[in-house]
Amino acid sequence: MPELLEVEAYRQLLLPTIGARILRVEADNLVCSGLPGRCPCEGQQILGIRRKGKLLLFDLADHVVGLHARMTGSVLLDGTSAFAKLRYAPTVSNEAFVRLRVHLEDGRVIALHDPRRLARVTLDPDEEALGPDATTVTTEILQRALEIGTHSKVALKARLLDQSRLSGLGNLLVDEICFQAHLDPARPAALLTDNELFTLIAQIGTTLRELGARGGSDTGALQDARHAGGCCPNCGVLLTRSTVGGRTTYACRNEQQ
DNA sequence: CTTAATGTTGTCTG
DNA sequence: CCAGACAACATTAA
Repeated sequence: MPELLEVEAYRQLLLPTIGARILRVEADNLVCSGLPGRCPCEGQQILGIRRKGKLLLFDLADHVVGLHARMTGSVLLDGTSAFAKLRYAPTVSNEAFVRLRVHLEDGRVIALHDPRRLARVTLDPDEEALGPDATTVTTEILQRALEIGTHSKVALKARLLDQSRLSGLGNLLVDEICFQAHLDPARPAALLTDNELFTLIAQIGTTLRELGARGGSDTGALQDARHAGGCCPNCGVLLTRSTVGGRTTYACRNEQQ
């Protein structure tokens, strides 16, 4: 589920735990196989909680612990979901799907709920492998991410989803951004004009702000039409459904060029 | 019953 | 070397 907006909600939920000391960690051995045999977290104080793209980062004295929720992970603090404020609410949070429990000395518990066990916890993740966070996008960053001015034929959507170029945007956010910017997600990214680049960069900011305020990545204008037979919320024509950058893509052939 | 799902990674192929 | 296609991960909802 989580894209940048959801992961930021996890971070906000957990910010009050900064300063607390970790007492004990119960870890699923698949989700947490990125931690070495003996967890180096117990006894450590949480010094900071950061986010880069979709990666949540916990600063400890000697290590950084990375938590990536992938498709189905969600974070809870004392049983409260960060989604309390978001529209998306995972199906009844089930005890059996809690893959990680971090017990703090003060009695609070940070938990990771992940039915599909796709989430991953890693020790000292390579933060440099991720491109700049999408909330910090600038013209220069976007020009580089899209390889403007080269002969690359890679689709705009594929570039925007490429976490090593720009991090944090997922399938729903990218479709919404392209829709609002009137850009065809399948177009070669390198061929965008200066004006289109300007529109795109403004739209990334607008979409992140609006959907963030509204309650998450699934609150875009396109969301309710993201199914076979769905129609454009603006002009009413049948949306096209295709695969771009390996992901299911909905777009309006009328309004997006 | 079948299909697709807000993500990443590895493998294979052209 | 690059891009695209596909599977795998494990479960649910339509």
